Amino acid sequence: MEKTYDPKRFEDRLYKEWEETGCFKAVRDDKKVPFTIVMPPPNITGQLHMGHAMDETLQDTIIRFKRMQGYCTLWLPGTDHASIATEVKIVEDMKKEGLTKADLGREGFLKRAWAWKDKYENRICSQLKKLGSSCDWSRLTFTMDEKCSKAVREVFVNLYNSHLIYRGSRIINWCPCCKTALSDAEVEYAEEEGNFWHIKYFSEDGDFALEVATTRPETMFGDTAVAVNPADKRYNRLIGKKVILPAVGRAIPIVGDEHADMEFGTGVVKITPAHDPNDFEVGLRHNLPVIRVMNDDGTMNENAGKYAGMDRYECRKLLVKDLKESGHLIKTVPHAHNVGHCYRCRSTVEPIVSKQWFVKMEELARPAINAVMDKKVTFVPERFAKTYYNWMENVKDWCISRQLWWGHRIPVWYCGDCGKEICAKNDPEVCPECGSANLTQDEDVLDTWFSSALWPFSTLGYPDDTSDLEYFYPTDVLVTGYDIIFFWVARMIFSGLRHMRKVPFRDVLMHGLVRDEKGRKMSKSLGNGVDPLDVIEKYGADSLRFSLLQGVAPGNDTRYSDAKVEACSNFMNKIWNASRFVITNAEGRKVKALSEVKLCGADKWIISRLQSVIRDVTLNLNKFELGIACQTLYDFTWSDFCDWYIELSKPALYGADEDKKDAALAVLTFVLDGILKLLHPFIPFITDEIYRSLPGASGTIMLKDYPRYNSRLTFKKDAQAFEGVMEIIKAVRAAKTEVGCPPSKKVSLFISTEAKRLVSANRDSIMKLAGVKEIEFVSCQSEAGEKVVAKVLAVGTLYIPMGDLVDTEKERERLEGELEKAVAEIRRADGKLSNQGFMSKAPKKLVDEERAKLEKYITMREKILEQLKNL
RNA sequence: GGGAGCUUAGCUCAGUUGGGAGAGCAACUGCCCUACAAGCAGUGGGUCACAGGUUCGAGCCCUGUAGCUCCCACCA
Repeated sequence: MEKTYDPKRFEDRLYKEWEETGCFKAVRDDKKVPFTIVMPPPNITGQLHMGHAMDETLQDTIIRFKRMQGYCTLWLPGTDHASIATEVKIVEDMKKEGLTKADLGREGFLKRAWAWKDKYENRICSQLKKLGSSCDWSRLTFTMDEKCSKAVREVFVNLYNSHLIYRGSRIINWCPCCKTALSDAEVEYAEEEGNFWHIKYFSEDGDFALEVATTRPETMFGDTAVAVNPADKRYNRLIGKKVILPAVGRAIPIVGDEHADMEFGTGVVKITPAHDPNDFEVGLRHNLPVIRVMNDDGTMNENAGKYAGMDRYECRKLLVKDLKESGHLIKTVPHAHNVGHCYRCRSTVEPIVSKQWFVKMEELARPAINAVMDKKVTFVPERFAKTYYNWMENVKDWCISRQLWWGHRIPVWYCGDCGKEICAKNDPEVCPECGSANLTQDEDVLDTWFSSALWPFSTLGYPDDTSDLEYFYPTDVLVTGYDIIFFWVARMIFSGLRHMRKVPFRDVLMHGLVRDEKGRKMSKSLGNGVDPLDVIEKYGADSLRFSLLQGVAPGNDTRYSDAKVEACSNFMNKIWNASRFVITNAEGRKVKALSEVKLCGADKWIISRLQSVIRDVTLNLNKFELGIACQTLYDFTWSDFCDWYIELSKPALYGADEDKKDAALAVLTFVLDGILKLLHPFIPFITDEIYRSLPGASGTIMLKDYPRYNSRLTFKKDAQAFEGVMEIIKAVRAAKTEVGCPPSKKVSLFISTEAKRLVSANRDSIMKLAGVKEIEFVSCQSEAGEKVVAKVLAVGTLYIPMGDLVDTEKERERLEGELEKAVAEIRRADGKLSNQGFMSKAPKKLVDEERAKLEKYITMREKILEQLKNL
């Protein structure tokens, strides 16, 4: 083994080997139980960020764990075409060359988009490999691959034929920058400072005027009524009369509608059915005309009269000025309100009436809600089920058409001759109605999430009845961030239920955002993003992975910090060096099996500890508590194995007794083997690299069995007894520090104890670890001589002669402190034991433990008192 | 308006069905002892936001309060 830990020397090499030898490949094996994860496909908009790194690391850890446990594991990778997001990026990119979509035309644009896809898909895959992701690359899927497109068509046509997809004019969210419709989920609201403009609408006959307050005066060209609440005594007598729309001169009716809130604004609201969702509803109720006043690019159309052609905000400015001059503007009141923004380009969206395709949600939502209620799908942590219900229960129809080019084109054709609308899985050549060949396909593409919703089964071969689909579906766990529950998780659930008749996955493991060290979201605009590749370059993939997993709790945000990665890197170094210690000591010797050697107390202690670690880690991994599993392994490896057991093994290793040497080596190797296997899912590279040098090991660690808890290897009594030895060692070390004696200075140790056999059996360990030159048994202090530090322990009392270093006054103070502690413990235990409630209701085990403690501290108190007398 | 989360050591955070408060980093002291100074040994440091309640027992369960964060809805 190399002397220093240098991940660069082996990470790429190992990955290549895993890949080339087919370690990641999933092949149906009916003798095994399948375990499937489909990777949330990263968008091909760019490269992976820290959030992806966390997402992939969680999945890789789970899949590696399951693979070692003997499941037939499939982790299916892929990338997402990310329709609007990618199109925005490509357009931006084109802009640099002075090109627009119109310049390239649809075909030219798509050609460019596919080239873009190749470039970024490659980049993403190589990043995933750098991270160590053990996904089956032979199944790499892109959401616009042939098979996904086939699934999309199948689903679209089936839903269309079931009347669950329809086309209609509705209010949708329009992004004037991307020039496309958006779904409700794609709009993000943010509070903005705006104004309330109070405008006078005079009555037709001029005998009254209504004061209307609006935040978007430019939409008034589309007003087709003003509404007041029918219960509003100020205005209800005016219902049915007409007012003249300022700046337009058109007469519009006053209608009575509950939508008008008497408490809000002036109580009079202008109704613009074409540009406001609520107004649209009001319009339907009162049969009002719908007048669009804006073009697709956010400029005003011909209905805006002299303002036609102006940008919406320019129009607003000028219109307000004009209204002021004409005396219609009463006042301008600052007003903060929520404004919707396009989630991709941040432009302010306009609610606009437009003819679009929709998925009818009601019928699809019900079974999806039930599936979660019936625990067919479980959210981890559970609280996210609430978020899911809340959305599902109030979900509106899903606008799925996008006026973009990059995506799945809507499989609907229109006959130029008879007007027939044809929805088909295969491109039709002639109109089935009139036989005309004059067909044109719908220009729009589908919402990118339409294909993502099918991901768990489109990747496995749907709509064909493939063997994969039968074996690997439903998948087992979906790992993703809580921010896409609506976009994706919910839609996969109802899609899986509808098209496969089965839920797409059993568990949904949610994770949070990876924030920067100050707790801010990582973002381009803030410039606080950290590139995972840079971190890997500096510290290695294992350190990054471990730092992302350490301390994560399902659903919680985490913070990334260099300091954390560095701490993890230290851990890697620790593992490296501990392994090097074991392996170098084993060189040239045949390492025996545990069953062939005689185990001492320390051996039994560490082996027992390993068993409990195996149990805890397995339990927590199964519960998706990866952070806890990590911590357990970290503590065991560093504290128990390195700080204690390796040190304890040294007297045997460096001694002359060959049997002891054999035993120590056997245990060191056994425990290290366990540690490496337990840690492999978290930190795959270093564990495999070391494993190959481990005596008796061959091949890659990733295909070995995950350690199993073995009750025959828990030596409860011996292990517990050995902790007494550790107590002694700690006490001697502490005693030295207390009096200012350097740790390396050897001292004599006198012990008054009942456990003479235990001490004798571990004499070498105590001498080595505590820095002791001789150990003698005594029955009282006088036998240990003058100027001693006394340590009263449960196993016995230690006397350590320290000569002039002993300050009697300090020693008294210290002992008095310890007395105080003992007394407090006695009081505590006694209090519990004399509590009727506790005695009758607490579990017996606990009561027994308290009794034992009471006894122990009483003994200690006596001994401390005796010691104080001796001073 | 509705919902969720958070509040634990100086900092960042764990704390897995209620049973003596933990880690990393930082601080202090002493150590290069043949795996590791990217290290070792030792030490200090917390009214677990606040107030009630349930319980023999609460960081954990319930109610309320405060502060912070997020999500959803959206009043023109």
